Amino acid sequence: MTDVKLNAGAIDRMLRTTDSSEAVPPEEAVCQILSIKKIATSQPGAGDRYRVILSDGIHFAQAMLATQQKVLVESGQIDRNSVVRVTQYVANSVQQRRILILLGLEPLGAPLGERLGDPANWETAAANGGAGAAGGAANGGGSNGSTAGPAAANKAGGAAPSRTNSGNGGTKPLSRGPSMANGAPVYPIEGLSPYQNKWTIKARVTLKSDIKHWSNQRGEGKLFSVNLLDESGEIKATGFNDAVDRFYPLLQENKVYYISKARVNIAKKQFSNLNNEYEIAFENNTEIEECLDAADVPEVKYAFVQIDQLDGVEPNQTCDVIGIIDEIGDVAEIISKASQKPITKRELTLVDQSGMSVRLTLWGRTAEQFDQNLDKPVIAFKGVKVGDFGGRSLSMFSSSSMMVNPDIPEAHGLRGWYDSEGNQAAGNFKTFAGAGLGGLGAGGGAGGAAGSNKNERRTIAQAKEQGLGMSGDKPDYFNIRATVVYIKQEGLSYPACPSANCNKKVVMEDENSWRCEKCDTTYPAPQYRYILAANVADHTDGIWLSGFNEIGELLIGQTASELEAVKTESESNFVAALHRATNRSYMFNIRAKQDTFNDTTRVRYTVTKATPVDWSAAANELADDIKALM
DNA sequence: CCCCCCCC
Repeated sequence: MTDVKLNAGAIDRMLRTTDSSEAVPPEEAVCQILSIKKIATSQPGAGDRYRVILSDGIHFAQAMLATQQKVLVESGQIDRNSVVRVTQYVANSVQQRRILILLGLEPLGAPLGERLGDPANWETAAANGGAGAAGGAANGGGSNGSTAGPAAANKAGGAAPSRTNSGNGGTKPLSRGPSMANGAPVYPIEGLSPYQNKWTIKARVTLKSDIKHWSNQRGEGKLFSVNLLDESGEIKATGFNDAVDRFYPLLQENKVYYISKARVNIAKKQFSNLNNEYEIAFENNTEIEECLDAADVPEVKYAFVQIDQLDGVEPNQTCDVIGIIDEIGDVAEIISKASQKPITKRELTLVDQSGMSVRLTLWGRTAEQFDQNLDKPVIAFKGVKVGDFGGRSLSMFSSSSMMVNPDIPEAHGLRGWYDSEGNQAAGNFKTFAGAGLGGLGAGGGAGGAAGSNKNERRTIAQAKEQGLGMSGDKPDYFNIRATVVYIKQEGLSYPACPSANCNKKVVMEDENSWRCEKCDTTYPAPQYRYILAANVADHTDGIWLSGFNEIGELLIGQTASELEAVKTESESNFVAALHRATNRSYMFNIRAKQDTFNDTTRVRYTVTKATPVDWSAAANELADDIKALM
């Protein structure tokens, strides 16, 4: 082990680097990693990062591993006591401390059994004026003469990146295009921070948003944003108002640009699904120029999660997923609960080699313009939201992107797998549905392959035994096939506001005057709406179901207003109408959720959809069950 | 300086 030599003094020189001319070349930057610590980030989808302690035998200092380098740790190529060559780095001042960001590392053999030398903490040594003289202080401008070293370096207002020209593998140097007029060095995205402003990045636009207009108490305006990528990382950049006019036409997806003189802000992580602490805002003096020599800037980077691993991703995180589109749903329109506005959606079913399927929802224009004639395409999705509906589900954000049949190895692998074997299971992959019902046993798992990944079939007895709907605030969804036994007569309907989407109860002022408080309007007549309570039974048990207007109309066969008229005319005709609705069988889609009323907590079973039983399908189902038993 | 991302 004695043949390994660290470059004594390299840590001090690297931390004091403020200009590329001072950069420590890789051949003089052999250091040892004393420890590696995983830092969990709260940022959705960001994944973990690693903080390392780096030593040159004399000093040790903290350093962050660039995101792109974390594979070195995760693959075991570097570990505690590994000796590495630093092929590219940036020295940053962050919150009064000097921090190294390691953009390129080259492992030199297996980890040693021990640490080399007796390194001292660079921060302490530098603060005491004891750090070596190599490289010199960043500047002499410190007003407090007693704090040299890192404190002085902080006052430099930011360090420039190194641009080493290592030919030793690892990260390639970032080369500067000849056409860029201003003198700032090309910076890796990973090295950007709010503490420095003289930089140029050379980055590919991987996603460009539409122009969005907003209006709120603070004012109104328009904006757009792009996702930018280089070999070190990704960052989101946003242009407001004038910047929209200047840059929206210029910036094109997949092209590469030099960007400088923009502001770096702290990213609001809750709104970002990119792996970066910061984001960029284009300003009045921002310069953007297309770069035509861009072969060294990578295309979109994916970190795919296999479908069967999605249950390891927390709901509301984002991730990248690739799969064969096994089913393409039709465009449908729903009313958003939040905005009350209609919105279009389309559902895709993705499958992969894990043998599992997951549903993914497209929204708006993406849903409408999706080419439904595609024949089992491979699609790569970036930055899609993971939800827990039906166990696990996926949903596009406006910041998500999808690429149909991308030319990447994962896509070719999927194509080969699907065409040779996957297609035989088409429409019949395993789903997460069992897990979505609390993992409560029978009927989940293998049964989930039977088709519906939305709602699992249960008998009434199973639904009760399994405690569906009893898990607290989160509802469970399931289906039962059952027969109507009795419909409760009292409170079957209420007089509702006739205006569209109001449904609020109206108060009778007189025979021809019904007042809606919500709409602040009086109407000549109400529109009655059902609030159904129906007792249904299957061969295992009985249960009370709630259902609203549409369900009532289906079960009873007339509108609530019509039935109200019947009731006014003849109580016995009313009872007869309800009696006619019994002894009919339906497939009920049910949402089960706990409900507290008058201090009593019970499970409320609400019918979200009812469909008359398709007896031929039911017979086939039975035949399959019998076959499975034999 | 936006920041909503929707439904079962």
